Amino acid sequence: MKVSVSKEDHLKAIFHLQQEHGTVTTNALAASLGTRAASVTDMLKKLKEQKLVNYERYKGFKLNNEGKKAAVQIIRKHRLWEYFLVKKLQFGWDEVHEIAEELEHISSRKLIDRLDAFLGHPDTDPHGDPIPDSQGRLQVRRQVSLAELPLNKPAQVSGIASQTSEMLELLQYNHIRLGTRLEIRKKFPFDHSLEVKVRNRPPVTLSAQVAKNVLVTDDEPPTEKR
Amino acid sequence: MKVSVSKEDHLKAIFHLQQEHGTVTTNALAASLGTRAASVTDMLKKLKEQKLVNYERYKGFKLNNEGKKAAVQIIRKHRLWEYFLVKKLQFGWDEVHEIAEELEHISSRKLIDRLDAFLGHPDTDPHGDPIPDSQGRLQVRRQVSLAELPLNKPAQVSGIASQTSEMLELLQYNHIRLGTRLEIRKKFPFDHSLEVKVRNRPPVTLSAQVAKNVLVTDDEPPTEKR
DNA sequence: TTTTAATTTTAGATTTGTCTAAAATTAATT
DNA sequence: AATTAATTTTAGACAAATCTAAAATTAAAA
Ligand SMILES: [Mn+2]
Ligand SMILES: [Mn+2]
Ligand SMILES: [Mn+2]
Ligand SMILES: [Mn+2]
Repeated sequence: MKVSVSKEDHLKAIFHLQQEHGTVTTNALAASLGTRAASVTDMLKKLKEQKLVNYERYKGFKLNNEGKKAAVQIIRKHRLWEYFLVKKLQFGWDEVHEIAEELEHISSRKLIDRLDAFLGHPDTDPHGDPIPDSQGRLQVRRQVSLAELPLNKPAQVSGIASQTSEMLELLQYNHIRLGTRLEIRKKFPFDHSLEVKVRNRPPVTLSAQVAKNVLVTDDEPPTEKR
Repeated sequence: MKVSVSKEDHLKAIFHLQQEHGTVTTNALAASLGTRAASVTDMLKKLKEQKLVNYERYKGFKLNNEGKKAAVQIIRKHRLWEYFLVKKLQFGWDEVHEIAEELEHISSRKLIDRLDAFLGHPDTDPHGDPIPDSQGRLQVRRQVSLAELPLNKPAQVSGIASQTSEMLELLQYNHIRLGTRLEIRKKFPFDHSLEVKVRNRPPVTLSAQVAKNVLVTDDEPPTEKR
């Protein structure tokens, strides 16, 4: 049986959801895909049949090893294409997601390995997310949300949790990009907003909602070559 | 109504067929797509509904202006991606067709215009076929089949009519590529095979079937920059 | 100009992916 | 523990793209 575009999108979404919550629920997956619970149930039966997912009705579900492998390959393609679009075709980091959502379904394995080599084996995508290598190994990151960063502790932006283009546009406007070095100057308990200082720039204020979605590491470059 | 992948493949195939025969027949299209006549009829009704094709039942059909415009855009994408695969990712010209068959359906207009610029606005693809420009203008070529080339007249390979990978592999083996300068040394009336001479190489013999599918121009580069 | 052959279309099925509404199950509250 | 609420699944429907087999139409041959 074939793994269609829709199945690939389901696998990828399950993978991301189970990263956070271990096991995934029908409603959560439907929400994440912009579809309905009934449709998710239908699809799960097919994915179970194909032995990509462990699923018992009413009990929630998660990818098995095969499913995880498949999902990681799709994520690899998504992120490599995003990198290509930004680095080679001059797209902004807030414009690439939709296009990669289509490109990730191109099937040729050789294509993606050649693309990887052409790009110099990058290890993070334009949003700071790690790119799985050709064996599907995905490096783990130790990063915290900016909301949890202690006052005056230098850190470096290494990822963005909520990657809507509205969010990315807001960050762009405030000159916060991947790799930006910053520290928190002040925390306002009233609304949990923060004043953040970037070198050579006037301080900017970020809402708690924004801060929660900016991920930082202890001032260390997020990209190290292999 | 949406233009699906399958509809795009139909439009493209109709375009190519009508180049040759003016009007297209149900069976011809089915053969060209590896599908059945009944399926073609079904699809034609949808394409007519969408006003992309002029179709009266039992009378044959052809693309109207809208349909032609759509088809040319798909061809543009197909050929630009082929160029990218060969020139940037080091694929052989006989390996790229299947992959481009998928890539041509990626929808972003901005992507394809950026890709075009990134590649330096090439005007022919790796098989010598012209790449439509961003306005959809497609240059016409004056080329003849190698089978019709007069004896001892220098010419240059500018296109391949039958682009199966078997054909491309055979040409590769005989050191015949796009742009190769050659002339015919001898014609064998018995089977219409030809002896062809390429500079600095021993002469090679080509069957009539191959010769018919190798297109040449009067020894003039096929690619001229705009 | 009949008759026969080829082509094209219709009728009716099937598969895939989706939906809504109703039923079944599980979870949360009195 | 009984009732209510939320979640999940099933039942039944629909659109898209395909198929086979039969009917309609057109073209070719006798
Ligand atoms: Mn996708
Ligand atoms: Mn990304
Ligand atoms: Mn295609
Ligand atoms: Mn080509």
